[in-house]
Amino acid sequence: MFLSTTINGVDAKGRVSVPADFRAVVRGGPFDGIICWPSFDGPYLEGGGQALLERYQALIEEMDPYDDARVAFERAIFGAARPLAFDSNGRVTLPKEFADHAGLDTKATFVGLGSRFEIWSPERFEEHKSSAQSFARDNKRALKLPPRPGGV
Amino acid sequence: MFLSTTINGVDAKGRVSVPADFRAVVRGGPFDGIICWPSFDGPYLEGGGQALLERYQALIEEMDPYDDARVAFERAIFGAARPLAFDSNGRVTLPKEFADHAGLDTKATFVGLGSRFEIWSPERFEEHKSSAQSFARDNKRALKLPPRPGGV
DNA sequence: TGGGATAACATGGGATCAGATGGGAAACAA
DNA sequence: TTGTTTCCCATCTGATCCCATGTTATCCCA
Repeated sequence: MFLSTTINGVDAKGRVSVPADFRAVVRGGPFDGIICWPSFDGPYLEGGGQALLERYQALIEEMDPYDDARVAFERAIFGAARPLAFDSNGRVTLPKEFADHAGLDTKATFVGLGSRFEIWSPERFEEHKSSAQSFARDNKRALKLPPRPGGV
Repeated sequence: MFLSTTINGVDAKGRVSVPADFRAVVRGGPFDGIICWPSFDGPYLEGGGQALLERYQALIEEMDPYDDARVAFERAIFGAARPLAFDSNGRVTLPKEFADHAGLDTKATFVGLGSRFEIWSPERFEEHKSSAQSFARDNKRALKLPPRPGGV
């Protein structure tokens, strides 16, 4: 599971270290790296392992072949996604379009979201974080844990 | 089940012993440690075993992928959560942001809550405890036993 | 029931290792 | 050739591991 938030540096070559915990999640998969695309929902990147893309593919294939939404999702996700391979130190090189879309300059914030993650510019993420927290606080009742006898 | 309240010391490296009873709860699980995150609801940490996070993940994955509430919860919980592994003596190292959020300096109060637990600064917990007790007294009728098939 | 022995737990410090980062050389494309 | 990309090595910092020690709770036996 992708967890926690990490800020890593982006060097002059556009390289950024993927947090070691994130690398551990995709380790052993078919592709030694991550798959990223610019979010169509905001100025950040989305990413995950190859398994994530395969799950999205399964979701999309349940839609009608010429459903407008299907075509839009296909273009926005599969059309925009690129595999980013790890170098021997666990870094990836961000394509310039990706860095531009997310406003990544010298620092990048990796945000783990369970089955996937996001990459933000640290400044932009700070702005969004507080609103996400207050939204979560106001809506916490929507997240009900079913009681399990015995706990844990 | 996480039970009872324990105060343990936090050393100069930010390490704190997890109460032995709490360690026994997560022993045998997939990850030898606990998973904690700063509560979005107050100046304390929430935590549990990996099983707890997986229950949250299952809940969240029932929501649509780009539902605003889903993304807010993902960022507030998974984005903030970190796995804290036990060292050979059953201690974990608190990340600095965590200690800051909860105001943990030299002592930490572990509060067992059944399926999860909280970590407080002892002073803040004392203040909170009295108000929590009066809140519980005022709302005691909200604690309902679910009907159990077959009676008892 | 009291006291001593023993084991479990909590704590402190030092050494070692992994991760993040910067720079340069080699391979490749224009 | 020139610029770009990929690969590899060096370094630094911080986290993790390991050993030593004190303290408390538990157990056993007198």
